[in-house]
Amino acid sequence: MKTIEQAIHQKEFSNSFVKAEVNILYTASWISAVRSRALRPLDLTVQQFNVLRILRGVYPGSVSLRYVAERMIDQTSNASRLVDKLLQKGLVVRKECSQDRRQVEIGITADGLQRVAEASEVMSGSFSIPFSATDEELLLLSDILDKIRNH
Amino acid sequence: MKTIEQAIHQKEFSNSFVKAEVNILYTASWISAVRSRALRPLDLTVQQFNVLRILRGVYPGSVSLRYVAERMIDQTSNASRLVDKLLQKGLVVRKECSQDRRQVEIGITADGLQRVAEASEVMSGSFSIPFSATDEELLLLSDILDKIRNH
DNA sequence: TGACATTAAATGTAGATACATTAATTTTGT
DNA sequence: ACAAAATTAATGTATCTACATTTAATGTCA
Repeated sequence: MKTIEQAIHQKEFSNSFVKAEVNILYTASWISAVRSRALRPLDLTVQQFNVLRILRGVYPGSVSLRYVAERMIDQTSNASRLVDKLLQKGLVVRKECSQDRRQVEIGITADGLQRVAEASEVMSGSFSIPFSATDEELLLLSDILDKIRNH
Repeated sequence: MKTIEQAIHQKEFSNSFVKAEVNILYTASWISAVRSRALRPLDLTVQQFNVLRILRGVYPGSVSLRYVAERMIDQTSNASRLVDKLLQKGLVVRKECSQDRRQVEIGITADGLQRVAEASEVMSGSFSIPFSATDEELLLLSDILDKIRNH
C-alpha cells in the first residue's frame, strides 16, 4: 500500500486539506496517465473518448457543441478543436443547425460508435477489479469531493 | 450543493467507480483552475510553485533534479524545463555536482523564498475556510484515494 | 426598428505537456 | 580493467492547453 506520503516522498502535510488536495491532484494525474496509455493504441485521447461517450449517449440524435462542452470533465479544454480531431478521424459529423445558425450540431458516426465500444472495452480492462476500495467508500469519496468543491 | 451529476449534467454513472473517477478528474481540474488563477499575478504556474515549495523544504541545501522530480505532484511533467523557467526568473540556482557529474544541484534563491512566501499567502486565501468537509472527511478521502491507486 | 448586449463557435498565440531520443556519466558483472 | 547496462539530465517534436480575440447570429428593450 503506497500512501500519498510515500508516493511523493513527503513526511507530512501542513494540514488535512493540503494533504487531500495533493492527493486529489496526484491521483487524477495517475488515473489520466493510466487511461491515456490504455487508449493510445486506439488513437484516442481521454478527452476525445469522453466526447464520444457523450455523443453515444444521445445517439442517433445530435447536439450542439455547447451541450458537449457543458458535459466535459475538463471544462477548460477546447471543445471546438477536440471535435475537429474527431471529425478528421471520421468519428463524428458536424452539421449546421437550422433553428439557430450560430450553433453546430454534432453527432456520432457508425465508426465513432464502433471505436467508442472498443475503447470502453479497453477502459474497463485498464483497472483491475475488484478494488480495495468498497462501493460505499467510492460513493463516500464522491460525496466528499462534492463538498470540497462547494466549500 | 452542486453534485458531480449536476456539474456535468449527467443523470447517473454506470457504477460507483466510474462516478468516483469522473469526480476525481473533474475536481482536480477545478482545483487546478482555481490555483492557477490565484498564482497568475505572481507569474507562477501551479507546477512551478510546487517545485519552489520542494526547494524551500531543503533550504539552504540544494538537491538533484531527480530529487525534485520524485516529489512532484504531476510526475509526468518535465522537471528540467520547469527548473529552466524558474532559473530564468532568478528564483532558483543550478550548480554542477562534484560527486556525480551527471547530476545537477538545484537550490532556491532569496528571491525564490520571497516569491514562494507570497505565493503561499495567495494560495491559502484562494480557498475559503472552513470547508463543508470536516477534517475527518478530508483524511478519509485521502485514504480512499490511496486505496484506489493501490487497487 | 435600431442600437447594444449576449451567445455560439472558431481561431490566434504563447506556453505547457507527453513521449521518445540523445549525451554524458556512473554502475555492474565478469 | 572493460564492455554492457543503468542512471541523470537535456532536448526535439508534435500535440494540447489556457486565454483572449474575432466572427456571426440572436436576443433585448427603449
